[in-house]
Amino acid sequence: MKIITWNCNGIRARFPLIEKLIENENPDVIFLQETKIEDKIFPSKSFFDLGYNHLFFRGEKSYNGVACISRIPFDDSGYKNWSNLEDCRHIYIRFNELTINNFYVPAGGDIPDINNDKFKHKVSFLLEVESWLSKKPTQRKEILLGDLNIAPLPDDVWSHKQLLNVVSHTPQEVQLLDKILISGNFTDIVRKFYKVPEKVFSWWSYRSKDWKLSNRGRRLDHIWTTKEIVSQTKKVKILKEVRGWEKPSDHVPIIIEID
DNA sequence: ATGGTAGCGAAGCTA
Repeated sequence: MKIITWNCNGIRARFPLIEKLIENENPDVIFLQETKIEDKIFPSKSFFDLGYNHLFFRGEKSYNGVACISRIPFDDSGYKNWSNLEDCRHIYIRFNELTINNFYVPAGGDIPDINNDKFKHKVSFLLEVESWLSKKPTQRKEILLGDLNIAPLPDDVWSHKQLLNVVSHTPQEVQLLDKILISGNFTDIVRKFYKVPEKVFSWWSYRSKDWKLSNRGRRLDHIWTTKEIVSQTKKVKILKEVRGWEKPSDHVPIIIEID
């Protein structure tokens, strides 16, 4: 089973690249974040035409939004609201005994201070996810993936020192993410395939003249699996080259193949 | 310290 996660930053603006990604990789399931589209105008037919007949999505006008695009029928689907907001940052899908959660964690604004409402939202969101995961049984087949908007390791950013006080890499956020990983009994499967101290990024800002040359990236996008799935994982690949495609997202897709 | 770019939707917010 080949699964892709991608913050596409606008499903309409990115549709040609989604088609190209499908053509190149032929995935079974695609999880998207930042679809930026209301449910009533979601391009379902376009995906049916590509052979993906099983869709589940939750979006709002202009912001946020997550989707699951699948060739394989799923047995259950749903979502949760976080921080008492209906801002479409989570869905889950279940294939038989395997549950997959697709998250779009709030970015957190520019100032890493609890008096900043956006940062406060990010922290409260993460605390709620942690509490939710801690109630799940330890042994289970589950994947958590998506844009978590945190680069936890020093080698997940271009400069650990220069980003220590930058939202996405502050010790406070990293601690919260670690807690969530442990509470959910997850493994950071991407780092099993891209070992420290290799620098690994999944996002490069639009605001640089040459993203590749300056290479000031961060690993904001993640795939976590429970222990039960670690040994079944055959391959993980970050599609860095997609950042260089025409009219790219600022994030790149990540692939996981499980047996 | 500042400003750089992109999507959505039609000005300004969010990232």
